[in-house]
Amino acid sequence: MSATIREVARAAGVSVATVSRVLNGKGPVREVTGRRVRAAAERLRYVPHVGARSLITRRTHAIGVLLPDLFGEFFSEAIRGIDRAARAAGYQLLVSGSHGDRAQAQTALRAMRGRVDGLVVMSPSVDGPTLSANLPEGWPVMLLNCAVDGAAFDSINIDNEGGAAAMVKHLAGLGHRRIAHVTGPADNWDAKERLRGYRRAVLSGGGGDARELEVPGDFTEESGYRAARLVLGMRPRPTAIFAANDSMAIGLLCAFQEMGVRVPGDIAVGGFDDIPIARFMTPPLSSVAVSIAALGARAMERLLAALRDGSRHVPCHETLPARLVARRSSGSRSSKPPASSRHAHKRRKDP
Amino acid sequence: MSATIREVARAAGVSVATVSRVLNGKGPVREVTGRRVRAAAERLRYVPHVGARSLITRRTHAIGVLLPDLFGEFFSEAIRGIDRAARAAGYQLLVSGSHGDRAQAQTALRAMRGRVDGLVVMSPSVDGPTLSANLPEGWPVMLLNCAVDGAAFDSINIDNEGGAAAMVKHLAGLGHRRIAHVTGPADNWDAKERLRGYRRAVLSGGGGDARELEVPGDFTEESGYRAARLVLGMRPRPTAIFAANDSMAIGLLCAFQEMGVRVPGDIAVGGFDDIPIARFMTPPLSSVAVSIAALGARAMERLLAALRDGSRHVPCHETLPARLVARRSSGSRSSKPPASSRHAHKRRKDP
DNA sequence: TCAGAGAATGTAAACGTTTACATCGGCGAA
DNA sequence: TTCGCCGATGTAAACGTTTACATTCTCTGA
Repeated sequence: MSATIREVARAAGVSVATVSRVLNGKGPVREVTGRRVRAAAERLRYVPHVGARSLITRRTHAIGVLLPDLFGEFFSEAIRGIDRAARAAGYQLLVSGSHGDRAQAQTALRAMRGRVDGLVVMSPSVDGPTLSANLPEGWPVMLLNCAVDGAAFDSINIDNEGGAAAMVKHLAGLGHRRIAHVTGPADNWDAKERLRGYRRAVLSGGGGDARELEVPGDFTEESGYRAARLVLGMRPRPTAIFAANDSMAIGLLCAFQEMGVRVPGDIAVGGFDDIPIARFMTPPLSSVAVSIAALGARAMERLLAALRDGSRHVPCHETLPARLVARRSSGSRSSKPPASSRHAHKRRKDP
Repeated sequence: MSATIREVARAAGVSVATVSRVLNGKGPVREVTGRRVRAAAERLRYVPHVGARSLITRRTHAIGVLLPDLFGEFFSEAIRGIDRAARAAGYQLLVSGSHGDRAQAQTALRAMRGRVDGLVVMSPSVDGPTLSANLPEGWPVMLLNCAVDGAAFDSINIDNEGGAAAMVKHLAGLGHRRIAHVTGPADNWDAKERLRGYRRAVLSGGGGDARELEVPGDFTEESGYRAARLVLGMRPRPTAIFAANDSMAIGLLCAFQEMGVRVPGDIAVGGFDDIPIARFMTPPLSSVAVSIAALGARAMERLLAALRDGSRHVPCHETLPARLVARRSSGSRSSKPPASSRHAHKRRKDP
């Protein structure tokens, strides 16, 4: 099958130790010997056996990525960022998705043991204590958008609360006093944070307790579509809606369109995530932009840094800012879609 | 760090061979011995070192996944399907994305050597010969939506051509005689197949050579947005447009909306992919549905089957059907979006 | 010329498994 | 009783690396 280091050594007329030294760039070797070894390795298409190597070095040069049961733009963007950073550092990615429950996640975790040097975990529907109980102690771990408990693990997440508050304040600034909210899944961390941001902003705006303006959703377009009817039924009728993500906001837009309710004339709409199509909606959707890819890349970079620091590393927490993007659906005047083509230069969506 | 098989053996008062036999379910062991060993392993949280194991067995129980530089729904759905099938068979996924050019892909390929038992490759912008030159011979490989050359490798892809033809015929059936086409990237396999389907259907419909009705796009919403103006400038003006994917179709819808061109009244629009939001557009977008997740899952299943068959396996090619979904943008009457919620029960998009 | 330093290279012992083979009982048949 | 068989278990040799240590070679300075 594949050539071993021994065969390379024989072909180059040296010992295996020398081959190893040349290929790893360690220890002193004569220029000419190095050339001979490299030539032999090339000729035999030699690739070191990672298993044998990790047996000795206790390093696998791979990072495990645990993802929850989520789809769409978020998922792929996160992996993209993580992959970019990992590749730059010469690391490989062991990906495992679709962890609905604890048992599945635990199984996936076990399977990763010995295969990876560290872990990136994104699990927005698992609470902190449960998480830390299942995570291997002493392993470099980076938590992404998780409910974090204390300072046990490194973590990084998006300023969901701040972003949500910014959207609500934006709507309030346009004169809206009754702002409804379509929430995400009750057990989802991001959704909970966004809800908090909404409540905080409503309260600080003097809106009083606005629990009756909260409509349950589940992040799908359809739940947004359904929520539209509920909101319109409220008395007095809200003049604005903030949906916890863009998918639901799009559902809202669709429903309003069908019902003949004008946006933003009759009701203003805001979303969260700023997914690429947001600006192509009718009217263009106001949203809160977050760079998921950047989140993933940053997570990987920090994890690798922690790996290098070893035991000297101290876990810390980081929050990435979210940026308000005002478009017409909230009542702002906005330029034509392609003019603000933030994504255009880097997106290349396959069919 | 982690317990070794030797420690488990000592704890259970048996030899390492017995521990191995118990944990792998091979060879005869007494019921009571098995219990003792399993208890010890559990207590010590023993997990076999995969590297050491693969050194002997020459199996890694991992599959490499090579993905091109693509984003969005397609990417994540493909991984989701692949992951589901792999997990069911107890395999792990080594994912590597963003392979713009050959060199990158080759590097990624080398890094996978010895780490994986097989490979799933999706590389729509690489031609067949280039591909087979870089792929390791004798390795189980499954090609996904690639330009396939001969029967050297297993492959599986979507009926792009048939789906495109179906859409064009659908539009023709509604009375349209001048049907424009917004193409995908010139070097993209899917895009090329869809273009072929378009041309074939136009020709067979008696439309004659319609090259002047083809507008270049690149699968982004923005390119669709730009294409709208070009199409409207054609004389005589086309009465329908088929975009090579939904993103571009959405760009078209957006542009038409702004220009006051009614869809489907003034011009009919059709897309490809049936992405989840398609039905929530205004008007709901007619498209061609393909199950990317199913494609991925099927690929993985076939790869694992090939792995089991070993040398007895003969490569074969498979094509997955594409289904026309007629909605209002093409002039069909359609039910309200949520009524046809094919995705609703399984989608749970995270922020 | 030679001692000795230090560079270049070789030798062999790990690393943690699996597995072919050896060993050891116990049991039924001769 | 003894032989042979078979089920249960132990022993040790791989697998392909890295690396501590040993060895050899090549200078330099006295």
